[in-house]
Amino acid sequence: METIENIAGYQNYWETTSVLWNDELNSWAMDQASTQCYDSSLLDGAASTIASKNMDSERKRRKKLNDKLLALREAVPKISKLDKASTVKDAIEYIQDLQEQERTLQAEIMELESERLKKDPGYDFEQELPVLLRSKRTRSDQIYYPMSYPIEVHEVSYSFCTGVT
Amino acid sequence: METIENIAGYQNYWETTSVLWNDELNSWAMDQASTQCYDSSLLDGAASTIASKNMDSERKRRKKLNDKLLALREAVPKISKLDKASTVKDAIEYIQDLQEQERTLQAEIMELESERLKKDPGYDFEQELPVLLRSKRTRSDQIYYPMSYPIEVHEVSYSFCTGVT
DNA sequence: CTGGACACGTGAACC
DNA sequence: TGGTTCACGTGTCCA
Repeated sequence: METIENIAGYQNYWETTSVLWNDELNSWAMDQASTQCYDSSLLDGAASTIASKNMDSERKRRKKLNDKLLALREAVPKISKLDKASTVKDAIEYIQDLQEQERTLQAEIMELESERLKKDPGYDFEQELPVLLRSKRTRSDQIYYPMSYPIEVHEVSYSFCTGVT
Repeated sequence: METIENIAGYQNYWETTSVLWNDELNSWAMDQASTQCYDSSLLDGAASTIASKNMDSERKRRKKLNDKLLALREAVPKISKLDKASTVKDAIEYIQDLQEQERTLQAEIMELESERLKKDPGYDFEQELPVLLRSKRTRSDQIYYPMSYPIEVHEVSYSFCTGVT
């Protein structure tokens, strides 16, 4: 009523068909809302450019977060509700579940390995073991950063991210 | 200019001191923004109630998603940036990393166990094994729901939400 | 019809 | 300084 009539006509909800609009066919907001109502018309050109810039940036940011949230949802099995907050909540529970299970599996591996070494002490295990036991020390979830200094970790994280992916 | 001057004066950014305002001391928005500018004053009482109701619900929803996102950030050990989208992105990478590591560990466990059984076939492994091998079949990430029926899970999620907060 | 969830534009703050 | 991120209020839609 007081602002411009931004009836974008967003057809369904947050996600139409739930996995199908990841990065393609995002033409609904760009066609309906921007080029018809805004985009340097019916506004004086001095402040319209910065407003349009801010608007476009905000639109991009919103879409990026929604895409990430959607990708998170498809990375997590067993989603309780198709909500944003529920998606994050289920992801948290799933992460904690995976962490606990990993601790369990590692304890079990250590148990099995120690038992095997105890039973057969002179065995040549370096030949047969598939290198997985040494590589699990360098995993990212075993480091547990102290989480108190948000500085100077950018370089480490960046090198790790590019090293893994 | 066209809306009411909602200068809430939010002191820093999305999160002040990053873990300290989980559910306590959220009095900044409730004191500054709501009770001074809105809350059934300087508006005609007919539409102000529904607007205030919608506003309050939206505020609650926003805070809930932010809390979940913050909890997700503290569940993920390595955060690249203190962004919302980056938080979700790092969570996705961490989840995929954990899933891959879990497959690796399970393969290794199967390898060790089959080797142990092959080497000592008549061993009483039911006594010594610490029950972990049977319980890993019933984990939640091994079930892989078909992800097609979003019904009849409302009660479960709701009772969990009220139990947590 | 009411409550909940969402996208939107906008001003402000940070870097 | 400009770009980026954020919270906010509002209108709309749907169960």
